[in-house]
Amino acid sequence: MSVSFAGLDDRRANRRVTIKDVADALGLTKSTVSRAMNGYPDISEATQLRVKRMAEKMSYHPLSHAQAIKTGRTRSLGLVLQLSDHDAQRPFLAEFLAGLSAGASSEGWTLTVAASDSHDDMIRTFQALLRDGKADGFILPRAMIEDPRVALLRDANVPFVLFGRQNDTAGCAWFDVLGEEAMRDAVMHLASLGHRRIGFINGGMKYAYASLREAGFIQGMQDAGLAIDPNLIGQNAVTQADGARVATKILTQQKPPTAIVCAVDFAALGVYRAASECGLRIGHDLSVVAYDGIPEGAHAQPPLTTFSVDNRAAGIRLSTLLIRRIRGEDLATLRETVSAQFVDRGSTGPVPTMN
Amino acid sequence: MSVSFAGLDDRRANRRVTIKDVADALGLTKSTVSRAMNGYPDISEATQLRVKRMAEKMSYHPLSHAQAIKTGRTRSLGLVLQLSDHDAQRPFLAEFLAGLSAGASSEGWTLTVAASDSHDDMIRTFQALLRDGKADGFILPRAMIEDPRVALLRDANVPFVLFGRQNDTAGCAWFDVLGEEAMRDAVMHLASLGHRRIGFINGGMKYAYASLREAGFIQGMQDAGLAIDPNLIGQNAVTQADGARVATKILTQQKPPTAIVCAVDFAALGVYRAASECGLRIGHDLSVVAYDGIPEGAHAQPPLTTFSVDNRAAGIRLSTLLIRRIRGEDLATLRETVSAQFVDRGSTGPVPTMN
DNA sequence: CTGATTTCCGAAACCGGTTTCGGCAAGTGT
DNA sequence: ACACTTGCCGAAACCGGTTTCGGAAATCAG
Repeated sequence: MSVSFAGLDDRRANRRVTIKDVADALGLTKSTVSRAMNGYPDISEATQLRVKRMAEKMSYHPLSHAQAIKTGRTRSLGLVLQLSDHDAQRPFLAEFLAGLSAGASSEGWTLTVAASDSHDDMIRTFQALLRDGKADGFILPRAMIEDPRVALLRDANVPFVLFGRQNDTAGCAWFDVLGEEAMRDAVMHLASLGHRRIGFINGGMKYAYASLREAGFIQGMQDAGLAIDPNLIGQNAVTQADGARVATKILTQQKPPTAIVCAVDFAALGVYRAASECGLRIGHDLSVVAYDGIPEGAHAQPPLTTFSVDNRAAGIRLSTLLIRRIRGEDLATLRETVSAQFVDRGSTGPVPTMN
Repeated sequence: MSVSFAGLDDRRANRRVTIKDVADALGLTKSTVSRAMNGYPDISEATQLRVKRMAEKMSYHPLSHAQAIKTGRTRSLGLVLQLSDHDAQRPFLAEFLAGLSAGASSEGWTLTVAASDSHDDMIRTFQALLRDGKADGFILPRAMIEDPRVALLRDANVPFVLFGRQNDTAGCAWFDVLGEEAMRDAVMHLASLGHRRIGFINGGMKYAYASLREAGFIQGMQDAGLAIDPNLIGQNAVTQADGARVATKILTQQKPPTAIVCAVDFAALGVYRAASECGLRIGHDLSVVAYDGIPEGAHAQPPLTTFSVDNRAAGIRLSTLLIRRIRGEDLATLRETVSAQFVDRGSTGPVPTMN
């Protein structure tokens, strides 16, 4: 074993810099440094500044798990993906994660992701994450009408934020895009083109968004002074195949619609297929407006007119809201909604003339 | 303030059970419990069993961040997504994450995910994650020929595992699907159908997979005794648009091919479009074999013949390998490859007869 | 039966932070 | 000039684990 002189610095030089190092460099104690770093009021401004400068200079970064042992918080956001969910969410995943990560890391937080393949597995996953203190709060994508995640976390008194809105708002913070507004605007747009028989193909009815978008569609029909034909309304279409099936049913009615509003882009692509099989040209014989803004829509023939959602921005907002929620901010200030962006492409046109 | 009798248990009953609780319940010290839980050799088997039983009974789970303070390890795997990457990776993301999560959680580990939007941002992200001890090792999807992530982590002496293989194998563990084998088999399959002029559309050349698949294509052509025409080879096609562009170029040659092998499914969908514009029917006038197994391929007209990759399984293997790597297992045992699965659908057919 | 090893476990230090408590010095009121 | 605050910081306990060290009891060799 090598004998070092006075043991001044025999440990390897590149070991991590701790709070003790900062304290020593300033002739303070680590308690003072800790309080200065965390902005406690019983530290003079001068000292606080000195400490923060030195911390910066020495590039001191407290270990979140060392803090967690006392504070119980890891500075980590939890996200549990549900794969049983329809594929329609997958194209958004990368953007969404990018947003969450960006929002989190801008505040020095990280993202802990887990996947579950069944309802029970999902519950277990949440519980394991909580038990191990792996997340200080959760982002819940795709709010459901009856959401077991909300029940679980509310009971456990764990902060969370919804992507989507819920009826039972107690304890819920959220971010959402106003799908109902988009659906209403879609109808108004079609009505302004002369359409009077307008169909509606909704998404998964267990999700909160479906009720909202349906309400928006109905509202739009009323505002436009149009009658709603129940035969022109379909549900639970979240894939292209779903959309094609439902659309075929609607288009083969006695009095088919001249336009269809879809709650989900993928369903609209199914409408394209169904229309083609019925010999209808999209944008001429049949107008379509949808919602989501998937890339495939832009490349479809004709390009799909839709209401686009910025999932990256949503991720950023959600992580920011959750962090504020964890920090104890008031719920009322943690509820945000934005409008979807109308992207007018080629799948709509004036109502076809009878012949 | 309420005065409690003897202070026996005045704290709320549902506080987390700690190692001390287990120790007390057994009349042991926490050091003994710790060593028993971690399988140290200086604990009698009888005691170890007693401890583990009691831990189970009391549902004691050590806090990973409390352990980390001493061990430096959080039981967490890191994944840094690169969004500058082409979209072709996105459809796989959900499956891949599910696999990673499954593999990790089966060993009691978790997944920390971050996203980066530029090369510099990526480097910073890795460094921040390391500095904060947020990950004990990393999964590196899409191995690149010159991979800055490998350089970084190798220098920092941080465990990692590649999805893909690298030329510079020093310090690299990996899991990969044998793309070169698939490309060779694709050629052989087409040759057995009588095709002699076979084109090849490769993917992103900065990725390791592209060289391998190209080598596989060449090998296949040689094995089949076919000549390679450089005019029938294209590169860097990872999206449908790329594929269409490259395919158009190839199909408008003097002597166009009767079949095309694509390194990437998305490119193949572009070939569909280009072929349709050239008046060629896929599966009749032009055969196509691709690679990846994206869902869109199954729904294309005709359904795309391809080599399918199980990204969920890949995720499971990768997380398992990384955990073993972190535990110090020998590199030589941490290199796995599997074959892609041939899915023979409708995009191939016998070579068209001249007319 | 004795001395030397092992075997097994407890005591205590430690990891890197946070937080409680208390005390010194300066400021305030009279 | 004196008691009383107030502002600011150090000392030490604490969080929930891991690890070093040492010692008692059990085992072994002779």
